[in-house]
Amino acid sequence: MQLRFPPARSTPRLRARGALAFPRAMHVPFDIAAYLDATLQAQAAVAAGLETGAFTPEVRPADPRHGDFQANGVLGYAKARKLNPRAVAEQLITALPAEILSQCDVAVAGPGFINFKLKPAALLAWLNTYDSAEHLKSGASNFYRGHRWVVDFSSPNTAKQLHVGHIRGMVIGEAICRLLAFCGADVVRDNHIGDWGTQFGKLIWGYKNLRDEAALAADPLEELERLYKAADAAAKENPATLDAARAELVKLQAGDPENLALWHQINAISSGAFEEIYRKLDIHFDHQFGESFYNDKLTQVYDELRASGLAEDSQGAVVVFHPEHPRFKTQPFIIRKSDGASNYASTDLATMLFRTEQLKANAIAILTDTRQGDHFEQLWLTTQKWFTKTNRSAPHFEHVSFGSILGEDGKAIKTRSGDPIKLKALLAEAEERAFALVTEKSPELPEAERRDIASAVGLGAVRYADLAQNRSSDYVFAWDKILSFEGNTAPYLLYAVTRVRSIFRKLGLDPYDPAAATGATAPATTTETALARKLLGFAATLRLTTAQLRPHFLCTYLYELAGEFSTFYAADKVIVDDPAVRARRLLLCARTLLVLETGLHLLGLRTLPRM
RNA sequence: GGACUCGUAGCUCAGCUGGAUAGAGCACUUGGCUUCGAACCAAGGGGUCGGGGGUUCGAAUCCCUCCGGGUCCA
Repeated sequence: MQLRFPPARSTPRLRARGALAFPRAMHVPFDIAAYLDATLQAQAAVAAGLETGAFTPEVRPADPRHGDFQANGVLGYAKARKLNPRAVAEQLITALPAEILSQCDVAVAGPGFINFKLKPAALLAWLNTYDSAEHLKSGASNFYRGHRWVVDFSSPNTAKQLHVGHIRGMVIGEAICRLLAFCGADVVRDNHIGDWGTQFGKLIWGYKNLRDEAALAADPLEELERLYKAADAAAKENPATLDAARAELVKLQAGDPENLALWHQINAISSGAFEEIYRKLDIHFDHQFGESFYNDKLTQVYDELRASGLAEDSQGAVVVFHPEHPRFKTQPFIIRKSDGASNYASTDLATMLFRTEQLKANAIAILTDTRQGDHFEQLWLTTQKWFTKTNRSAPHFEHVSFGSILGEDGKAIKTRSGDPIKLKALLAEAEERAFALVTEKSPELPEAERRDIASAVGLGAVRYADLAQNRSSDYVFAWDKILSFEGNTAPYLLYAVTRVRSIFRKLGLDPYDPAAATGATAPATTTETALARKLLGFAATLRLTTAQLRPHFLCTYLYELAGEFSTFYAADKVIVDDPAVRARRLLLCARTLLVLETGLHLLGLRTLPRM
C-alpha cells in the first residue's frame, strides 16, 4: 500500500474524503484550510481555465488582519506565465462554488493574495459541529487513517537511574504518540531498553563481589549504580578484575544459568524503578522490546547484508559504506565489531526489520537526542538499500531528534558534585516548589487538594517547559524559568482552564453538557469573533504538529488560545442577564475549555477544576 | 580537518519548509478589580533577523562566503 504522509498543508487523501461536501450536506469540514485548498484545486482552477497540473492554491491560515485563510498560489503561477496575478486571482474568485462564497468573504489583496474570511455563521457551524473531544478526534482522524506508526522513545539503559537528560525524549515521545493516535494513526509504543551490552560484565562481577544486601533492599537501583561504578573503578586498578568482569560477560552471553538469572534480576530491578517514574508522568508503552530481544535476530542481518553485497569485511569488522554520501563513503557503518560482538548498528537494523515485518509498521519514529544523528542517518540509508535488495518495502522513517538539556552555565547539566541530576529528585523538587506557590496563592484550600494541585502544576510545568520549546534546540534548565508561572507556561494555561470552569461552576452547569450552550447565536463582538477564529485554528495546528512531529506548535497555539480567551474574558462579561448574549458567550467558553483541555491532555498535562 | 546544528528586542524564545508593516513572555513605563478567579487584561518604548554577496514579484526563511557557539566523526 502506498501511503502518503501529510505535509503541513492539504493532501490528496483529504480531497478524496468528502471535504467538498461543506455545506451542502451540512457537513462542516474539520480542517477548513484543507477544504478550501482542495476546492480551489479541484473546482475553481478548472472552471477558471487554469493549468490544473501546474497550479497549487497554497491555502494556509492567515494573519488575522487579513482574514482566516489566504491562498498564495496564484502569485507563482501567474509569474511563471507572465500573467497579471491580480487578474488571475479575480478569475479564480468568480469561478468559486457558491457554497464557499456563502461561507466566506473573499477578496483579492496586495499583489495577488486571495483572502478568505469566514462569516460568523460559518464559525458558529464549526463550533456546533466539533462540540466534544470525540468529535474533534473524528474530525482529525482523517489525517493518519490507515497508518501504523511504531514510536520508539525513552529507551533508557538498564541499571542506570533516569536523570534529567531522559525526560525530553519521554515527554516528547508520549505527546507524539497521543497526537498521532488522535489524528487517526494506529500507534505502537516501544521502549527500546538498553538491556544488553558490555556493562553487564562489570555489573555482574560487582554484584557477586561487592554488593551490600541492606542497600540493595533499601534502594535497589541506587545500589546497582554504585556496584557498577565500584566495579568499573576496580577494573581500572586491577587488570585481573577486568579479566574477571570480561569472563562474566562471556558467561552471560554463552547462556550461563547463574549469570542469566542475575541479568534477569537486574533488569527487573531496573524496570521497577522506571515504572515508578513512568506512572508519575503518565507515560505508557505497548512493548519493551529491549536490545536483548534481538539477540537471535542478528545473524539474519549479517547474512542478508553480506549476501546482498552491501556489507563488506574491513579490518575484521563487518561494515557498510555509502559511496554516494559525502561522509559515509569513508566513514563506515560498523554492523559487527572486529571481536565479533554486536553493537547498536546490528540491533537497530534487526529492529527495523522486526518493526516492519512483525509489527507491520508503515512508519517508524525513533526519539533520541540529536547527537545520534549520524548513526540514524546511516541506519536509514542502510535499511533502504537492504530492503530494496531483498524486495521489501521500506516504511517511512523519522529520527525525531532533540537538543540537550543544559545547565544555567550553558554546559551539560550536572549536580554540583558532577553527577547527573536524578529525575526522581527533580520531579519531587518541582512538586515541592509548586506546593509552596499554591499555598501562597490559595491558602484557603485544604492541604490534600493543594498537594494534588501542586502535583499537576509542578509536573506539568516541567513537562510543558520541555515541550514548548522547539525540540531541535538545546534547552537551558532553570527552576526560575520553569516555575516562573508567567508567559507561555503550564500554570498560565492551567489557570485559564480553571477560570473557564469557574464560570460554569458559578452557574451550576456542566461545561461538557451540550445543553450548557444551546441556543447560541454566531459570535458578534470583536473579541468573541477573535476567540471563535482561534478555536477553529485547532485543526491546522494538529496537522502542522503531527506533520513535523513538533509538539511546540501545539503549545504555542494553546498559549495563544488562552490569551484570546483572557482578552475575551476581560472584555465581554459572560454571566449577563440577556439570555441570548449569555448563551452566545457560554458556547465560546465551553469550546475554549474543550480545546484547551483536549490539547493539554494530548501534551500529557493534567488539568484542574481549580487551583 | 570534515560533517551537522544554531545565531532574531537587554534576557528567554516563536516565526506554519519563500508571502503582506518580523511577533510573544520577562524586565521597564503607564492604566484597569465594591461587577463572572488580578496566577489576569489593556497601552507604550525597545530590531542593520551575526556580517557580506546572490537567486526573484517578494528572503529571518533558499544558495555561496566569512565570523561566532554547540555537537558528532577519526
